[in-house]
Amino acid sequence: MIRIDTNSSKPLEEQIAGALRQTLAQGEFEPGDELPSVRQLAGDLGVHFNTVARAYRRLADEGLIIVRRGRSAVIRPQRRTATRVTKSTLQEQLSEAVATGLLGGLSRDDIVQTFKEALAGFGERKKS
Amino acid sequence: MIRIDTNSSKPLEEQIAGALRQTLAQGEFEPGDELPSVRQLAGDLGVHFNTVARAYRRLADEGLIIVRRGRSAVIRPQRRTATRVTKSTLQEQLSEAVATGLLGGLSRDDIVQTFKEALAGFGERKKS
Amino acid sequence: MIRIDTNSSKPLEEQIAGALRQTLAQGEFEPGDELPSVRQLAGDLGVHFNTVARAYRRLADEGLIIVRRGRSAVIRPQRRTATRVTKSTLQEQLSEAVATGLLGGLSRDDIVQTFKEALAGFGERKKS
Amino acid sequence: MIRIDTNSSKPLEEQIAGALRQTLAQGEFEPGDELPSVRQLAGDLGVHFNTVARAYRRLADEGLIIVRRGRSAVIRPQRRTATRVTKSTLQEQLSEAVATGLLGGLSRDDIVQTFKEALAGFGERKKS
DNA sequence: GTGGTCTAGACCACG
DNA sequence: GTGGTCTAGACCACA
Repeated sequence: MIRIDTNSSKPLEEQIAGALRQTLAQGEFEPGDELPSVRQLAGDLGVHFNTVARAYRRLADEGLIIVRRGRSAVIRPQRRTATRVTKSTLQEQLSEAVATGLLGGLSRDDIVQTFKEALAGFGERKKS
Repeated sequence: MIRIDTNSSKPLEEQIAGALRQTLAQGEFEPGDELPSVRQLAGDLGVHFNTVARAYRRLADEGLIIVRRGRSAVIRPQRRTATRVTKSTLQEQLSEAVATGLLGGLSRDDIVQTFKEALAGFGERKKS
Repeated sequence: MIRIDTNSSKPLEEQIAGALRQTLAQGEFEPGDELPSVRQLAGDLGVHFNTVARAYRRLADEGLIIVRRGRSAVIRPQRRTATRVTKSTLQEQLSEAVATGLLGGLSRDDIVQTFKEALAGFGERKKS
Repeated sequence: MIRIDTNSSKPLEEQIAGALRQTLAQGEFEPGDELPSVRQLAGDLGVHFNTVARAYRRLADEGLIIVRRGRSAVIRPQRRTATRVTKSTLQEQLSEAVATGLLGGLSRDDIVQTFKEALAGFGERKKS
């Protein structure tokens, strides 16, 4: 389902949360669907269950999923409208990305191009 | 020569290495040129010299410069900068950012708009 | 008789125990009266009987009711409800809430207003 | 400085974060002041440093403090204005508090009285 | 010295 | 079975 890179300097917890976030954004899950259990996913990825649990908790704090003791984590039904927070988070992430590109020697056009590809990766898919 | 932001959550070491990498990529130095000494640069930036030393070390590990005890660091002969890594990092960061925006309820246009702002935030620097 | 909210993050067990505690505090039962059986109440609420059983167990631990195998749970003779604990818990929760508001930049009036709304949200139930 | 109760069912991490939040709300620290180090506070409280670290991280996520590797955690300078999130958090906390009180058998007047006391606990103190 | 991350595993709460 | 919390300690990154 998702892949992680234990050699990356990026914390596993963030990698997992990020990957799940992307999966959710692509609409692969319907609201109400259950995510794999913490221990299940941890086993699949070969990491400690605590690491996955923290990733889940983070997504729950962001309002993307609902986790409750004794039950599987489920995708949250409604879409939030707290766009103010989202917007500032977005700004920060995009700025960081642009900085990465420029510092790495990419041209502005390269970056724009990559951005377009990324956006296209999340096709306007309808709720089939 | 370069600027750093002590309020950023990005490690100083990385900021310095990144800025130097960019400077090198812009061809401001010829192979064989000497970089400022660790203590010199540390003094200019107002940071601990260990931090600068580690940034130099990192660049040396990447094969961009050569550092030897008792000598100034010098630019290495040539070497295509590792843009491949940069590119994939960029892709990943942008994908995550787009996912953040979509999950937060922003429209694609909102995201494009925010991206443009982010890009504009890095001014159209000329290769002087 | 009592209502529970399966969407709340508050454990079902606690919701049930709390509701029963409140019912008892309102004097709806005389000492010696029988409570509904665990399975009966579980069926009415649509939850697992283990959950109800644990709520009863908790009340029994608090000395409010008496449960014995093969008999219905009965109300215990008397006992001032432990309002002292409730009061200090309340104080703590309200202090935390006020701190949240102030740190978030809200005015004291905003907080008072929000408090009033919260209180109003629990309707003016009469002790029928 | 702060007290915790290891017998409480409330997670230590939350107790610590909550206590610090209150301390901050009371203006005992000036922006820029340093908090005790993670290991220092952990030692004082008799808990594992990870527990304190998580509490600090939480406060940092909320924008109340700034934590950076290699440096002490410091109080964040500016006051955020993201009142939308704050407001909804406040609502939830106050509702929960009111529920606690009512379920515990307190009268509405008792609750209002306790709220007033809590609010008064955060005197309108000026930046002396 | 600071904080950050991860593993490991105990123990608990919930259904 | 689920997730939650805590301890313990290794190891890393940064200043």
